[in-house]
Amino acid sequence: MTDPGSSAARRRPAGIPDATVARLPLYLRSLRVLAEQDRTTVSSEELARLVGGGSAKVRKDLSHLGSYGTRGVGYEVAHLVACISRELGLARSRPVVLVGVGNLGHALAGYGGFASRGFRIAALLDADPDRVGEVVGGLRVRPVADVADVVREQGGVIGVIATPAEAAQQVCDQLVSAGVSSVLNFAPVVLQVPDGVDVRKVDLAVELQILSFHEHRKSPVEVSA
Amino acid sequence: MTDPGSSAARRRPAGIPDATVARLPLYLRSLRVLAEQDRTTVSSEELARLVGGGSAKVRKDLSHLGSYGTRGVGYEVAHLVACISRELGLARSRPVVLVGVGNLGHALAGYGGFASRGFRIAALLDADPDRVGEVVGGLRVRPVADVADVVREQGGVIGVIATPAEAAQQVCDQLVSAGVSSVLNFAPVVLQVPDGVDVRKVDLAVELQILSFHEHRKSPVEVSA
DNA sequence: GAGTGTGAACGTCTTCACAGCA
DNA sequence: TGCTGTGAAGACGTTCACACTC
Repeated sequence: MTDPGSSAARRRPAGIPDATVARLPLYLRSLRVLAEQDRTTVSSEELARLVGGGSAKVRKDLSHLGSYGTRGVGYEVAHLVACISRELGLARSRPVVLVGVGNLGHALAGYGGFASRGFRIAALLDADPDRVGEVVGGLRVRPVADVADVVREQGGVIGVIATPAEAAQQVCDQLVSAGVSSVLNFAPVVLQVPDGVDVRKVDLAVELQILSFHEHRKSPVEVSA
Repeated sequence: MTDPGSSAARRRPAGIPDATVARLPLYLRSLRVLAEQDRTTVSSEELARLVGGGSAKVRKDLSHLGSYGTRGVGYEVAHLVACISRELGLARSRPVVLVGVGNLGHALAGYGGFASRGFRIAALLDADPDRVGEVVGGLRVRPVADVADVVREQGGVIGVIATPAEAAQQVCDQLVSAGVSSVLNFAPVVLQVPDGVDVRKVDLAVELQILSFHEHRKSPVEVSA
């Protein structure tokens, strides 16, 4: 993704594989649950069961963070939580701008899971002038152009696009030129972005279609005559 | 995922790789757009640009469906649409039961993208008796137990779980014992299911955390003193 | 000439197996 | 003895390069 040889950090071993990065949030989630239950240590075996996977995978994943386990015992829960949070850049809660307060946007704005998992909605934006001024979840909806202010005031902003497909690319362009370099896209289009900008996409219909494929395999339906 | 040696189909070459299956919906989306523009053929090159990827990957993916391209010309749009739709089990629109009509559930129930992409909400369910009877998006909310009826009446139902984390596993168990074998889970927990049941998960906070990791890498924030 | 279909090379991720430490 | 950390092997996915067809 990014070239591993970039300086930037010292203690950081170099590059954590993408596949591992994608699992760190899952570990974090399970570790938080364990911490609430006052558990102080976990074995790779148990963590594997909690997130669904093999214990070797867990150990290899965690080894990328440095050697934090104790042989014969396991990993210290509290330490791992801190360590993964830091690696994910969640030591301080991270600002998110949400664009598009339609159906899905409302749901996202009201989703409690963000705050508790390291994020803070810094602004609600919409491209439709009619929606600007509306109050959703305690925040006043602002025009998309305001993203520049938010980026200036707070650093490292993540943009979330929950607009209709038609508006998504234009909104994305505005976010990018305001300095946003990480985007989560819910609109069913492939966004075009310059190098250095990360885009992740979530498409509900695509997920269903993948499931449909497997379901179809199980019972190929009557081919009929 | 499933063993490739299972009989079931004849014309089907055997097993389509998971990575390819995950991209078929993207091709389908772009092809539909092309079809609306009355385009009759596409090259792998162009399709690759539309979905973001290499042309060789596109060709290899499509080759798993059989050899439907014409050398020197490209692929016939209409044919590919039909072919991919069939492969995804979307020849007829597929029934979906949505469990949990909270914040997110409402948004999903009102999401127009389902109908237009091969799915039909067959029932709205909720574990909370207070919510049962409520009308959302023209559908009356029913108790979770009703899933058994839906499965009996319609085949190949996909379950969507949009409940709070605490309720998700229990709801999932109910779906599975009613005969649902494909589940899309929005709750932030790892669901435990028997063999033969497919689960896909979408966790908004996890996606943000992955982005946060990369954002963090770009500007590791002041480590301060 | 233009563009597909595909073996072969390459890189990435996963799994295994075991050495090494508490 | 129990569990981590890690080389080595294996599975999977992507990219390359080119033969082949229209």
